[in-house]
Amino acid sequence: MALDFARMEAKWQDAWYEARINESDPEPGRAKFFMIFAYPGVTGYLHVGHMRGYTVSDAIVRYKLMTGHNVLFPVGTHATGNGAISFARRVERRDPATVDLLTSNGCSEETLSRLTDPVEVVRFFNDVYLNDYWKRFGFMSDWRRFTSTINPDYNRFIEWQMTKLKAQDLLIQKPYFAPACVEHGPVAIDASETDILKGGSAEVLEYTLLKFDLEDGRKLVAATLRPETVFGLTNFWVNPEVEYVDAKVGDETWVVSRPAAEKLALQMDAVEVVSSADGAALMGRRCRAPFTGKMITIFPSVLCDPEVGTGLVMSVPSDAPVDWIGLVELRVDEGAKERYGITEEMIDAASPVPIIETPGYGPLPAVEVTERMGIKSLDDPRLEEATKEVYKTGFHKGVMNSSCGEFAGWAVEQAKDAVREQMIEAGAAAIFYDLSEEVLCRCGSKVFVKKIPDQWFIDYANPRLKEQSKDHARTMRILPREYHDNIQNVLEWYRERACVRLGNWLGTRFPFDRRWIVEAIADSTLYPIHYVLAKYVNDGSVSADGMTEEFFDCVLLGEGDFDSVAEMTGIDVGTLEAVRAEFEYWYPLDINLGGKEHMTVHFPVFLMNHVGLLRPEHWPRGIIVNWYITATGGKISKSKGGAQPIPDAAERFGVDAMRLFYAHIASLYVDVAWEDEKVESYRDRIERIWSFANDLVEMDDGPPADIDAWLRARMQSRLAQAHKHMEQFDVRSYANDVYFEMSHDFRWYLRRGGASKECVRDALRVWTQLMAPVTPHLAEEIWEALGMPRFVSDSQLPKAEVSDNAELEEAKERLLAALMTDISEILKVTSIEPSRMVLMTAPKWKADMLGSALREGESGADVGKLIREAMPNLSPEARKEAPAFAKAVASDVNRMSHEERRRASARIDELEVLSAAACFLKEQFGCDVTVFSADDPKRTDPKGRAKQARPGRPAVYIE
RNA sequence: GCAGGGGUAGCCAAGCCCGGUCAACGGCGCAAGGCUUAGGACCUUGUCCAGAAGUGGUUCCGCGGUUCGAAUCCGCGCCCCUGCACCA
Repeated sequence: MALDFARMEAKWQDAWYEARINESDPEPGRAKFFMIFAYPGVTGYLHVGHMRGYTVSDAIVRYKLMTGHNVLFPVGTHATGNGAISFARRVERRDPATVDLLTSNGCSEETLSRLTDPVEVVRFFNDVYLNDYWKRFGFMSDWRRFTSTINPDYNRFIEWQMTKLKAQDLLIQKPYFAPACVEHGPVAIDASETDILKGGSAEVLEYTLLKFDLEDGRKLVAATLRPETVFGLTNFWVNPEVEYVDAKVGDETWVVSRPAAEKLALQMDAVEVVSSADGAALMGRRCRAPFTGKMITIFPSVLCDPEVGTGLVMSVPSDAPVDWIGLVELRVDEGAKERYGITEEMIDAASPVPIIETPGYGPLPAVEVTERMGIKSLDDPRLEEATKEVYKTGFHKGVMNSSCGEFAGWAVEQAKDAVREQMIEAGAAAIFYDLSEEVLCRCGSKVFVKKIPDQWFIDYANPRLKEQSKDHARTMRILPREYHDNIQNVLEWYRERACVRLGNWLGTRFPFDRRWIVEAIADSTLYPIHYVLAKYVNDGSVSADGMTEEFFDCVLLGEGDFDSVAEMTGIDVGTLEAVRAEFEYWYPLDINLGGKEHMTVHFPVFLMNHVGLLRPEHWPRGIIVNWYITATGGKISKSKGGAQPIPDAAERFGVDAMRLFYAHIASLYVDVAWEDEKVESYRDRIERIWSFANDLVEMDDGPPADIDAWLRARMQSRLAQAHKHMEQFDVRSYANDVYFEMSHDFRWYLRRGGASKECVRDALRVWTQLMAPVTPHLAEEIWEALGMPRFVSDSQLPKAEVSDNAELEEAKERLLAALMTDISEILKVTSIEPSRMVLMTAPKWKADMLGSALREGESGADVGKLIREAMPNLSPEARKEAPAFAKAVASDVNRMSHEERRRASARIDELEVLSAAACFLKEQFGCDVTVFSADDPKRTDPKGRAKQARPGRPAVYIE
């Protein structure tokens, strides 16, 4: 009977949502479980990788639902930012890839024409996520609570959040340096290049500008990343072929390249270009270095790029390979020397000065490295590599030497900041930000780093907030464990974070200055709350207009009285009471699950905003981080393609197969490559279970047997394990037991002659229930075949009842299985075709001795004592064996772990068990099987195997 | 730069926090047997090496250490990877 997955999925989803088992309202007194996954940003279609975390969330939620919890599992979308805007722009200009993407996903021309509006884009994808992804996967989500961050009610919520942050003194203003287009304001620089045409991998570099005094009072301004190397300055580099400018900066005149002057003007007040300055005219002149006051000479270098830094470079040949090779080349460049009046003496005076002791190098690492690599020319591409090598070791491991004044003996890393601070304080230096490579805005113009003088920040550096958050995080359920520990460091490292931005973005206007839009991370920190509110907004009982500060203060903080708030907001008292009660019921959030990209961004601010604004009893209780599903060649990427559309995959593999894949393929905390064959093999597994379950349902009833008790016992211990795994959110182990181990249990039962229909049905019912969290559609189908009413999805999983008797039943089958393994081993090694098999169970005195050794417990068994105890009652033959056996038992027992002791303690009558199983063994091995006790005089034992018998390990004789 | 993760048998991947149940879960692949007209599917068994008796040997990146005992703990080394820095 083949499974029609699509039909089965639709059938059950319709039925669940029709019966509204996915909806949840407060039930005072009943335990609740509130879980969300981090809502996705609206930037286009999602791919199969995204469904991993969502599916695991749903499995957890479904399990909670089946263990008595009132479950809240709402979903929404994060539309803040420019994702939808840039998508709409691509549609507008008929970008072929975008149009193709849409039409191949079944989007009509009419819809396409609507999607030039960003708000329509959000609306469109909200539907796609909801219907094609989450409902298509059968999630137990309360759809009435759907929300999106550009809804007016959500805007009110964020305004309130910002208001409260300000009231808590957690909003501060200070200057900020951000990449920006002159035309379009701030842009985001990221690898997916949503804002930009070019330069996604650029970084903002923090240069130190050092001012070198010329005799005429002007200042040559060099940009460096290594200000601490001022001690090793020997000369200055200026490009004679470049036009420089004199620029007035405050009351100083700086010489920099023209592009640098333009960039400086974006970052400093009152920068004014007054005249052009000729680079060539500076050659051979002298300038005074900042800090050390050393006089150095200006040399020509065509390597000074006017677009990089200030276009002027200071020279530290001891530690900068480029500077060293520059000097080497200059020395032999007669033309240049003559043209610019550079003398040998000048070059001699620029000899490298050792300043940093670098482990593994002599005093002049740059000289050493270039010589070792055989670099002789500035054209040598390996110069970059050489520079990296010297900088890396020098910066991280180097120590300033004795020529560095008060900094002698300092680690370079520390000296850098200290030297810079001192120079800035002395007016000899300034900070300058620049991009590491060219970045172009979508409009085509260049992006620069621009000073934003009045940027707003959320003050995550606030010590009280930080400490409270760290303390609370320690008490939270955070998985994986590594992140539970690491989040302490992340919180510690958190600083102020820009929380609003200028420019054309979707989002909430900043209540204290409407020009700004609340930034995308800052508006998604408290949002689990909004799912509670959204139910009332979506059903019309609360309108966005009514969501004033008083409203939120009232329902979320318990402030104000209902009557006056009702009057102010126009929301009736009953509704206000209900909203507050509902918030109090569901909050705090139990689990927030999200991808690993959230570890250093969303999760910390999610936590800190809760701690900063809400009462402690509402702080979140748990975080689960999921790693990614990757494409075989690397990351699945929307921009780079290769992403399999979710509905297509669902059609091809079946939703349950995908759900099982996500749940079982690996722990949540590793990346896993998506492979079609893997998913197919899970689909096969589902089909196999389906057909097996059908066989079980339809099997003929047979007589009761001993093995029935085993199957019942087995189900109970499986159930116990399953609960244990799920309580720890270990979905992978849970799935492993349910989908792989448990089918073996049923097979073993049948193989051992089990035939009780009632017993099988009881067990199958439990098995089906255990499948429901991960593969709910399959489970419902089996549930129905079992003739069970309603849904397995809202049935209650029984608690496990593991009795001592159940332990014994399991121990019996364990004995048999172990014995069969031993027999197989013997057969394999000896290649005997068995015709007769004699099994001899350990004599009673051995079992007694093991028992008494086990009773000694953790303290350890004593060989002498075991022997003394046993001797009086032993037969003469046994007396001969006893000492050796006692020794073996003592050493075995003393090495056993808890679990082993527990198992070994199960006292079963082996003779009886094996006698009852003789028939079965005969069938299995196709030979005659007889069973004796090892001390039975009637036994057949030509090879004298009997004395090998140990409890749990009967002696075997085969011929 | 800041903060982290990892290297396990042919492949994927558990185990590592809490050392002994570990030749190391499970899956895939492969092999043998069963079932079947045949093939597929399915079931059972096996899959580091040796072995005519249930055993022994050698393994969990490398080296060293702690321990009666280490895949698991500690140190050093080699190699690989991730997240973040107003994309979300």
